[in-house]
Amino acid sequence: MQFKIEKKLKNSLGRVGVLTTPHGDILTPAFVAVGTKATVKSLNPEQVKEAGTQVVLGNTYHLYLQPGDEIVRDAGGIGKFMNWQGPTMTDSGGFQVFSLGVAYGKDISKLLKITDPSLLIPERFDDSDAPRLAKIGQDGVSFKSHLDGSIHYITPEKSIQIQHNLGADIIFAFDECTSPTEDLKYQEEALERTHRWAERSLKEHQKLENQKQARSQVLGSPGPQPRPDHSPELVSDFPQALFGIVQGGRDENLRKQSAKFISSLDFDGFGIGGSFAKEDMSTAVKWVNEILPEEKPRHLLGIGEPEDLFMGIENGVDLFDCVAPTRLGRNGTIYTKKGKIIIMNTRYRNDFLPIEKDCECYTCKNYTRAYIAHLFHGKEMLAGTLASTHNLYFIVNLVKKIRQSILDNKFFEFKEEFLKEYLN
RNA sequence: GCGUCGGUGGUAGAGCGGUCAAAUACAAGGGACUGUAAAUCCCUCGCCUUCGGGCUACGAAGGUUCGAAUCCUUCCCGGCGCA
Repeated sequence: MQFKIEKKLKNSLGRVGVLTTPHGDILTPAFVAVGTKATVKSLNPEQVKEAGTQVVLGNTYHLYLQPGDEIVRDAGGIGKFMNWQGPTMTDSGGFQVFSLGVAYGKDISKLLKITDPSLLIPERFDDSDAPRLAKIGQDGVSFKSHLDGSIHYITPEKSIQIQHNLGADIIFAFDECTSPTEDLKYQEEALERTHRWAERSLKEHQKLENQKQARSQVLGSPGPQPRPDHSPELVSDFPQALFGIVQGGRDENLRKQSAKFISSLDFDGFGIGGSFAKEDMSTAVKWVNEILPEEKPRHLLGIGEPEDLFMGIENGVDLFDCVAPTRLGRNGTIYTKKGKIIIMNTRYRNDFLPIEKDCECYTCKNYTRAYIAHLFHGKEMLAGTLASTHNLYFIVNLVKKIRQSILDNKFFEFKEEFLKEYLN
């Protein structure tokens, strides 16, 4: 993997670049489509590509449970398995430490709506007996499968091994995504853990990369090779890049400490993870990116509302991923330049205009709001597909436009113009 | 015509003397969703309200009762059976 910065945004951390992977280039900043279980929900790869997507992100925990990382390996890696020909990434399962852990069964999301920390404290009350599917252990996390209840212990080494089997171009260190409701003391402990896990992830990755190299010297050039032991199947032997993950919650010291520590390790790039109140996000990203080495790519994990994309890019983020376009799409919320709309609302039932008249996505070129509203009311499968198609196109292309605006020296004008209309 | 069963909120359908403005589901209206436990979840859903409550309601009209969607009488409407 190679990263080249083409242009920098004046008086800020922002930049435009090209990230070269074994499966193609990613023009950054870029929005990564989330395809947790080796599928971008409700879309086929052609639709994902037509939306302008350059790279897809799968999930270690989910693919390990189903269908199993060895199946994906034998299929030739996640890209081949799901018929996505471009670059791929996998998340490490660190997010599931959060979503299946403290957040399980609760109304806690990755982002917090309130800024007042005193309001957070009740959440920390004795919840040790609260049901959760992820529990942090000595040197890893035990997960109780949400599919069949079976117990699985994931260590940093295990996560990396799984990700090597999944074979994405870019993989992530195993981390602990903490809850935004955790107090400082807990954030410190968790950060210490994430740092130890980062070292172990890196070590395991280097070991496996070395083995891979040795293997490809025997077999010839890198790429899918026949497996001597599973004869007709293929193994992905492309070199993989490992990104370390910066955590630290909303605390400045912890964030900076984490950025320093993680950047001291030999990662190929970085993820910025964890939780913040929305208002704190830009400062947290800035603290971190001022410290991370400029020449390596940075991925802001799980972030993706339009206003966040501008913020992230301005503060030096190169990659974003977010479930929002597809989840909102499936649930009937659709992005427009004037803000999000809920397509099931009464007023769209007889609205025979496209979602956006000047949108070039497949949905807008071919269908009306009334039709999409009808599909949602009728619980038709196509509803989620058409809405996700538009949403993914909207977000992916917003990032593309932001990239272009930097190249054209018009970033700040574009940002102001867009957000003024979008946020009303 | 006789017999019989039934008529409950937008719909289906519980309730069968008080705790019933009436279960539940659907429909309807609104909302949420940021490294996917999610084609999911939450709220509202007779009328009025100073959110304490007030008013009108279970085909219609009478009646019994402290009290009726629930019991009785008649009428209207529908299903089924027999003529």
